[in-house]
Amino acid sequence: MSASSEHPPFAVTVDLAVFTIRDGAFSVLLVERGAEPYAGTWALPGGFVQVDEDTETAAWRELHEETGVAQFEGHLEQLRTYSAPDRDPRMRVVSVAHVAFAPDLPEPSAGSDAAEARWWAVDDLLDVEPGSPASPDAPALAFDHAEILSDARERIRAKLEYTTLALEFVAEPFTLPELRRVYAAVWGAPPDLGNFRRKVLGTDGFVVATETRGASVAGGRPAVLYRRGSARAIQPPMLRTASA
Amino acid sequence: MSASSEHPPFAVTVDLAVFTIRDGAFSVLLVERGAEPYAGTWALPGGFVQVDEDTETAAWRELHEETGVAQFEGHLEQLRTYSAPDRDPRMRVVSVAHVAFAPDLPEPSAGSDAAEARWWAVDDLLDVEPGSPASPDAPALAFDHAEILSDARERIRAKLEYTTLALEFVAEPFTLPELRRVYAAVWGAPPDLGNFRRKVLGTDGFVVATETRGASVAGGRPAVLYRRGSARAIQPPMLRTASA
DNA sequence: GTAATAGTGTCTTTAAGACATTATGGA
DNA sequence: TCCATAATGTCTTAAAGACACTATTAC
Repeated sequence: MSASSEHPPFAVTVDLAVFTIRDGAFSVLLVERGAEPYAGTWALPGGFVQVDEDTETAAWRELHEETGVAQFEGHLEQLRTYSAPDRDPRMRVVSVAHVAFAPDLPEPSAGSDAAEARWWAVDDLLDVEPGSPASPDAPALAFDHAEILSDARERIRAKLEYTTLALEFVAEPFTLPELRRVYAAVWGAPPDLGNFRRKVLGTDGFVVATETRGASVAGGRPAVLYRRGSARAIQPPMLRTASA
Repeated sequence: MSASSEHPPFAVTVDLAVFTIRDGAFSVLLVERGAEPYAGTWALPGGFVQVDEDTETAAWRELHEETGVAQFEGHLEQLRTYSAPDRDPRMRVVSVAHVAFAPDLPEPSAGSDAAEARWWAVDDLLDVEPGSPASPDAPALAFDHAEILSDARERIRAKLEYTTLALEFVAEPFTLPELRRVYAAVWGAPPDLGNFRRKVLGTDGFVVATETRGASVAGGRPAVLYRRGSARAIQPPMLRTASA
């Protein structure tokens, strides 16, 4: 980092791709913008970083302000930084995007600048494969948020392979079919039943069995309940199944 | 991204971890700082982002200014953003770190603010495993650059597994033993000879054989010369060998 | 009983690990 | 001939793919 020359002032923001599984659908939280630019269009929640916080702290704060989620209930990590000079018509803004997950977030309430906030199925916003922008009837997102959302989805799809991150999408206690539905929702197709169980139960510390079983679903056999294990990595990884 | 409240001004910088293989050692380019803070200590090259460029453009520009490397000769990608409020005592700075590789960079010349610039073996700066800061006689790096360098090394170690990025460290044409030494230098131990050849030659588009052979090394058998293939991914990945 | 969901078992195939062996050049 | 490096071959083992099958509940 050299110390000479001009250093023009930037605004630094955080943008958040907050994911959950709602009714079996991989879903993301969007806010409808109430102010220009992009008033009336949907965007990722976010806001300005304050002088005394790092971006992760700012992301947690914004997440709490917009959804009421407290810090300890989920997982949040940096995605990457978006810095195209014209990405915000108002001023020179660099945005540090973050990804967050939680098993069952409360219905969001619209924040100060958001006209509305709600969950969207990611499949209604993006094409199944990255690259192609979106389905014909998908709403266009504000700023470069479609790109951020696509990058965020790819990050999560990849991380389900080699980490136990899927656990962040289920509330304890949970069943293996529930956990498998997380993979199905994120990947677009469920992993093979038997192979999935073999992999999860064969990875030390992925899940911990309890003595109890859940309630019967639709007259089926009740499933054993599990809690999250302490393992973070899956090695070798659980390979992604091709989406339907 | 909400539009209310204050948006304090930030300086945005890029920091660069530029890697190459020098005499078989995985090496990184450092500059000795000529100005306060941290005058006289070694740091990653970098500088301020200008208003009309994104961070990747700024990183290429700084790389060129500090080393004379032109844009097309290597690979550069964003690593992550470092934003601790006290990371620079002068002002509020957010730094977007990048990683770059090249097969054979020219001897660097000291830039405007750098007293000196030279290549360092990464093993002389960091411990073999991340976490522990460094060897006892390793020079302390300026700012949070030890953390950035550690993250950058881990990114590269991981990417050698599932991408053909190792090709960026060799000049064409190259031999398979040369390519294998890249893996040895970055991972700390060479992959098994036979298994390495099986994997590289069995991955479509990793390398393309030529009709020619290189010169004999130390009286040994001359090796077949190859060129880079078009494949970007290695699937399934080439798994990392434990470092000696 | 049937339908629905949960769970187990097994055969095949892929690919990596761990070597031993052979090939080809120069001094 | 000997040494050094390059290249190939093979046996074993780990683990995923692709199923078929059994178990337990509600009705």
